Amino acid sequence: MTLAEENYLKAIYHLENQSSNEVSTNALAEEMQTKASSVTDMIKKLAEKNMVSYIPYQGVTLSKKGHAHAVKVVRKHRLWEVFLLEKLNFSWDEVHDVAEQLEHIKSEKLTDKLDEFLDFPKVDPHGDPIPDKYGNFETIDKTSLTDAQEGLVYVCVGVHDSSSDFLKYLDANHIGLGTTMKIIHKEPFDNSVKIKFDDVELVVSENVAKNLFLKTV
Amino acid sequence: MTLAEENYLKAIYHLENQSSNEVSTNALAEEMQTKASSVTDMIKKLAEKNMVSYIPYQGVTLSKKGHAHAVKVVRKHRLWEVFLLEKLNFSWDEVHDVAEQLEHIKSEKLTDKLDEFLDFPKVDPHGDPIPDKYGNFETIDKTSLTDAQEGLVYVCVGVHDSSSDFLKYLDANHIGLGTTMKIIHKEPFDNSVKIKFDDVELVVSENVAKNLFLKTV
DNA sequence: TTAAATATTTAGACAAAACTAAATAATCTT
DNA sequence: AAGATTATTTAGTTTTGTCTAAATATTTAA
Ligand SMILES: [Mn+2]
Ligand SMILES: [Mn+2]
Ligand SMILES: [Mn+2]
Ligand SMILES: [Mn+2]
Repeated sequence: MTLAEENYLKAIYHLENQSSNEVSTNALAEEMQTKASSVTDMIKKLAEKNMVSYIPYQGVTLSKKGHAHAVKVVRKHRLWEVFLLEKLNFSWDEVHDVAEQLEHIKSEKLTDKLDEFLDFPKVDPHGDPIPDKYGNFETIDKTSLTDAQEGLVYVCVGVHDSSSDFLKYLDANHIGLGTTMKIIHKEPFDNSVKIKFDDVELVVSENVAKNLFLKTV
Repeated sequence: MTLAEENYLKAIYHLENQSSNEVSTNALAEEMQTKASSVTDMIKKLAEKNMVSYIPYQGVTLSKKGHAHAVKVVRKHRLWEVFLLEKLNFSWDEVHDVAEQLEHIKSEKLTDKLDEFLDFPKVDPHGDPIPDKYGNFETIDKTSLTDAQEGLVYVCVGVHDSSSDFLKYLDANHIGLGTTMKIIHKEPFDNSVKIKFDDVELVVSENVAKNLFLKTV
């Protein structure tokens, strides 16, 4: 599997998780920041290698083999993110880009030793689950802040968008994994949400609310 | 700089260190395990980018820029080797191949944080010096075992060949960095050398002797 | 249920990095 | 100094992954 192929597998994996339908050529082009024609080319190649099943005009789905490979890449990505944060003192908004490179290093021994060195972490710095060496992981149950209920108390367990911009916004507002917050008010007009934590109130936009994952406490 | 370009720079760097003349196309082809014509193509590209200076039929030399870049790649390679050995418990014959991949990860912050995490090591697992973030390193003065003098006592400070086969041979014979040995006899017939360490005598071939670096103690 | 809009695929090109085979330059031999 | 040998470069392909433009299929809407 080349770097390009692995990136496609990972993108298909993420899109399948988001909607459970077949992944369309255009959705994949959008995710990969490339052109639809390039996607068609690559899909054919992946189908040739039995990593995906593909019917022209009907989108693509990962095969068992492709799924397993995608999970391995995701595992590496998230382990490296933990390494960068815990061992090298990167902040959670800096880890993703470097992990994008490190996830393609080919050495099962390296991956498994790294896992052990990090004490077999279960989640990455953004709250996403880390598959073990067999590809198994616990699904973390979480609700988006947009779906949270007024008056209840939640703890932040993850983020949907792990872009540097969003994470820096959260840092600036002192929100992070583990932050406990009460839902004060959900404004129907613009879907903004007023939350309270550490004795301060904060109104966040719908866009922010959509990207924050919570768990009832 | 692409991965391929970086590998060429590194190869030129190593060859320059070995002979101080310009690097010939064939020597580079041999080092890179590729064809001379491919080398010519790449050399032109590197010259275009001002990483080397190149006169057709006269070989190639690194420019200041090319040299600096090569040193950065070497720094990363050796830091990762230390990481794999010290933190992930790889053995010294396993680190090189993985470091060949890791050396191309692009993040100055990663490199410098890794350096700090490892406590600014001065040498890698094979006794080679590790450049600091400014590209400076101490040259370790060392003699090959073939040039050692009968009757004197030396300590092993490095290996020339860091192939897995050679390192495993050394492991099997309990020779490693820091091993102190006395030169018992140099056999002129086949240039083999009898050494003594840990109260045992061992005869090593010329091929082995050439690849062991020593320092007088 | 046709027409328009949208999505997808095909065709043809290109850049990177490799290769083989052929041409040419440099060096060694006598 | 000419001829032979060796080293290097050039020319022409190949593979991978991308692109634009054109063709075709699908979906939406009148
Ligand atoms: Mn990430
Ligand atoms: Mn993450
Ligand atoms: Mn090495
Ligand atoms: Mn080394």
